[in-house]
Amino acid sequence: MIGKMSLRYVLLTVLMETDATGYEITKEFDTVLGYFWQASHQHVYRELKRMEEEGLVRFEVAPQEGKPDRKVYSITGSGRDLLRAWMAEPLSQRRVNDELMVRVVAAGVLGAEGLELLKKEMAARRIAHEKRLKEYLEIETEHYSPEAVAGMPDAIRLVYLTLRRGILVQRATLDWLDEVDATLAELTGRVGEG
Amino acid sequence: MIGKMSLRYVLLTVLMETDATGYEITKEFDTVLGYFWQASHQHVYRELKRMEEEGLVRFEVAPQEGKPDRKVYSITGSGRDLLRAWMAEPLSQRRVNDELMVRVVAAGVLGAEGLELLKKEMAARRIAHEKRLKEYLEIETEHYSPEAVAGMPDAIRLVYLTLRRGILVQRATLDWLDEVDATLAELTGRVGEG
DNA sequence: TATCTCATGTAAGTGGTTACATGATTGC
DNA sequence: GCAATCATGTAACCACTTACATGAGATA
Repeated sequence: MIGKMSLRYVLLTVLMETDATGYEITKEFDTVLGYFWQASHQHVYRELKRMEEEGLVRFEVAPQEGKPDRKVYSITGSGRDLLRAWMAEPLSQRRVNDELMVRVVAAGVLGAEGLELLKKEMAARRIAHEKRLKEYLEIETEHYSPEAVAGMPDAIRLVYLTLRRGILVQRATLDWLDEVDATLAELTGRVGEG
Repeated sequence: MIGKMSLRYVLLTVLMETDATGYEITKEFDTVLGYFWQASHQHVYRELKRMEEEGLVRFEVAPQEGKPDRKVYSITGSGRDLLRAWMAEPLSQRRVNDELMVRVVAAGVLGAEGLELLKKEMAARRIAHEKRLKEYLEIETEHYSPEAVAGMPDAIRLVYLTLRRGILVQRATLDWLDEVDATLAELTGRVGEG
């Protein structure tokens, strides 16, 4: 049986490429992995520990002076097998629960006051999404020019696709925010007219 | 303190509009609420029970013949207060963990075999997203023609925005799938060339 | 006869977060 | 002197899912 515990497949994927400590992997969630995955260091450590108990990974302790020992993890044969087996399984596509949409609907049932609060939230969102889109686009122009992409190894080209996903999602969200603004302008403007 | 337990704000929002049983609300997750929220009946029942204990909602038992009694819930003053307070709080925007992206990256580290498996998954995805987009567009043409929308109450117009969100997200996903297909065609085609 | 709908619930588990803890080293 | 970085971990909690259970009535 292949469960859903998705973090473990992230970790296996990382360890396919290179050995690493929990700490190092956690750092990656701030950069490359961060386009599509978040995990706290506690979660990473616990999952690595479990995976070690199940024989999917092993570690070697690398002592350091003045710092805690590092546990350098590497993937085992059965870890590789599990990752391949998971790749062959169809993904269950569950829909995401979107808090922002709850707020949109809630604004509707709360009247004028709700609409004003929604406006504020949406303005904050716009700034955040514009910022993130800008970041992604900067990474794209810096590291993924068409010429550079053409000569890249397969693995990196696929990582680039996850960045592209981020870009398209951010753009779609900003387009949607335009529609929200238009609707809110109409609904709240109407009040002023009367 | 206002926690994250988001389901409770969904439930409060629904109960602002109308009294309802847990069963009825669960059904709504298959339709309108389903554009952006999923919840099992167990989860709904448990949350309603907690909320009742906290005084956010109350219920009246409506006996029926041949069927179990219905518990008809309604929102209380303090439930309304909580919803308003939540509306005024900024939403924490955590990023979503996307299993599909894990698979894209994993395909890269697994070589040719991984690319083939990814192709299959992506084909399945395309079908699913096309189907969902079609559903959404049908709902739009049926219930939200421009003329109809213009005369709708605010609450419904905001619900419409959540449908629009669904449409834009599905379209963005399909655009991204086009990019994925192009890349995969190039990477796997290359093998045949050599 | 079997499955579906109505309508409620319990129990166990999973995936993930938050708070707390340790302890040396580096930089403001 | 204070915070940040390196590097690990425990404990408690939260949100949510899956499996199981009940029991009548309607539909295939």
